[in-house]
Amino acid sequence: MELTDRQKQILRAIVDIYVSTAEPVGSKAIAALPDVSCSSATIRNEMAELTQMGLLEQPHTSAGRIPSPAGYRFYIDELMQDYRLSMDETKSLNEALELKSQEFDKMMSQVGKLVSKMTDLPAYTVATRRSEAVAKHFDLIMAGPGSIILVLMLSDDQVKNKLIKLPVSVTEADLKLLAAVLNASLTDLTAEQFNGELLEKITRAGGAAGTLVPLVMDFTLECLRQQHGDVHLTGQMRLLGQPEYRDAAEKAQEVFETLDEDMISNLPAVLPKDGPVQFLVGPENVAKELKDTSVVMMRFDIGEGMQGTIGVVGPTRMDYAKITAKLGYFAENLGRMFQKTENPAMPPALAEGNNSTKE
Amino acid sequence: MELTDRQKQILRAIVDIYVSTAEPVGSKAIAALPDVSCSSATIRNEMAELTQMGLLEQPHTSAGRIPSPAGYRFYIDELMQDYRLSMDETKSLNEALELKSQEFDKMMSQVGKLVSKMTDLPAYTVATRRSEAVAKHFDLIMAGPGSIILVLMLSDDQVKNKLIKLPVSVTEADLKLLAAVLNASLTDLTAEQFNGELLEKITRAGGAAGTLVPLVMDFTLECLRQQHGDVHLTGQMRLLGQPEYRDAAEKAQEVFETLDEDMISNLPAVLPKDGPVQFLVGPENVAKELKDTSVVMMRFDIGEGMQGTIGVVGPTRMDYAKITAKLGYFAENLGRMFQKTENPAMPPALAEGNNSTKE
DNA sequence: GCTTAGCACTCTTTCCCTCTGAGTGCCAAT
DNA sequence: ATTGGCACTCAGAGGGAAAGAGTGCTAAGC
Repeated sequence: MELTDRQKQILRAIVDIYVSTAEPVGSKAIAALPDVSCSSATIRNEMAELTQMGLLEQPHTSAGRIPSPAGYRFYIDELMQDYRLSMDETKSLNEALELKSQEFDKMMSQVGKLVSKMTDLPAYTVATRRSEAVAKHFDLIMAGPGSIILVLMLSDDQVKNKLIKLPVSVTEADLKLLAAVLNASLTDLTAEQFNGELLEKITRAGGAAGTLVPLVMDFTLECLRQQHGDVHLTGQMRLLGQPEYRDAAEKAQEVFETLDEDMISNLPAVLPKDGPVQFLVGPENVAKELKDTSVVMMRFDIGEGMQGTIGVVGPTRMDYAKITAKLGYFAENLGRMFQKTENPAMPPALAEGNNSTKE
Repeated sequence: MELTDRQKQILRAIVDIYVSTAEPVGSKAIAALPDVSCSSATIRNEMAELTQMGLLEQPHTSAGRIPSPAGYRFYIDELMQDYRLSMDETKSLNEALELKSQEFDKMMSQVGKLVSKMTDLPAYTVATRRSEAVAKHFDLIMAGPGSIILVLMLSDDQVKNKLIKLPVSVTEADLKLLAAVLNASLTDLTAEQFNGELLEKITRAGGAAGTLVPLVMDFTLECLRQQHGDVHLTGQMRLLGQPEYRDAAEKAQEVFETLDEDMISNLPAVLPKDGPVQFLVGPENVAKELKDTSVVMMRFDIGEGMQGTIGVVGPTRMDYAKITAKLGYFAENLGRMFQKTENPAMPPALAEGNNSTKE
């Protein structure tokens, strides 16, 4: 696909204008731009050619042009200019980043809410495991008569817990013994290394609390096998703020019937290329219900073999540049927060400019 | 408010029909019902009177009648008949109740999703603390150089954890000592009993890991003070399936801008009466944005000083009887699952009829 | 006295028609 | 290659008119 400079300029202008107005762009509007020095007739000719090439579309004969999916893709890959966040935007992003929660899962969910709010679009977050996990520590805590809480720490710093209720009663000492056995024999093993033999061995060594072993091992295995953390999807309703969905509630509903949490965790599989920022433009999505929907996603690092993804869902007509800039800002600062901080609730990178003190 | 039997019958019929059709109900439609034996003219007279009494409304002169909020309230309080779940419904509820997750928080969120799916309306769940919580057990686990995971078990069987990163390095032994000190001095204390003196005492006793103490105490305090668990709100988009929101995306959006998670946890404060099932009908809600929105909520027991609430959000024109029946079924079985079960993933009440084996 | 049939009236909804205006595509001129 | 000009197209807005549903009232009936 080879475009002249002028064609590129026109395509870029059309995308930019259409993204902000949601109305087809006519040749006159382009010709009127300050840095365009040819007449609307010329623009019309160029537009006709761009349409020929499949980069533009015409909703109907007497309307202006809108970018086709291929047009967006070209724009993203080659024309998009870095969007500079304004001071105001940076400021509100900074304020938003003052995460309150301290538990990992809640933090991820909070991040999703923030991103959604800041972009005014639906957003999601997921944590994904980069490398194989192993158990790092087991703990068994007496919670009541016949109730035990199993706490499991994984190598990726996640902590999982499960309440186990038993018909037989066990003593604190029993639990302590079993915990020791578990810590000695089940830590640092990958899911593949679990087997029946191991189960038997531990049950034998586990003493009075041996009945617990199968439950513990099942749970551990389940945790180890979990590739993706929970998907936190929020702000679905914000999609309705977009003109293309304003009067098409049905379509909006369909989008999220299709794009459920399962689908979201499988999105990475259909990505066209690799890199920290990813764009899925309209029909590049697998499902036909998403043909008018785009997803921008960005990865960020969370320490210890984990990786976070923030995604924003919107109409294909989306301000890719702005969204990317905002996501980038989040990703950068979150990465910093998760990795180098003593107290994750206060990103050092932001500590200075951040004087908004609620509560 | 005194109604004749016939008036009650008519009001009930209007609510029932309107709930299922979402169209104003005319006198003819009522007269055509099998168990109504008077003419449409009589119905018209009665309807005029019910309108006079404020139980019915007329969207415009030449339309049928719809129930007013007062009409719904009367219906709920006096006319509503128990809805018997059909075999099919029971079956799909049973299948749905096969909860997969085993962690408390995830379970609650999953329950919300199920309820939303089963009612085809937005739903939420919250866990609320019934009595004051105390810490029951502390655990400090080494997660890496300078990284420590604090695991805190509360008297209500919740397990909270926090990743703490420290600039100074501590040894396993240091942590063990500190954990012992924490368990000896901070357990069984209510939030009120925390104070600076205590902090100092523990810090002194905490040895090398003493720097951790303020962080630990802050976190503990935060956990103890948390009255409500997370609100899990899902299925918002399903509101769009309702005719009253189908072409009023803006209204739907407003609903969930108003009814956010904060608002939801405060709902119990505005309830008109007490009991396990609660109805908030349209304008009984505090916010004017919710004047056409109703909430049905039901409480259920979760062991150990905790109480769960499931809520369903819908238009004022809502099948209160059916929703109540479904929520009741959930509440009953969840209560059973949470309390009497060995393995919360399998409610014994359902174990028999439940042969749908996925995975 | 309650009930009912009949009828005029009201008001929304739907359909169709026209008109307007934006924008195109092409042609001839520069 | 670019531009001004012009005929053409088509979606969307506006405006009745007609249809249809349902009411309220009145007068007759049981």
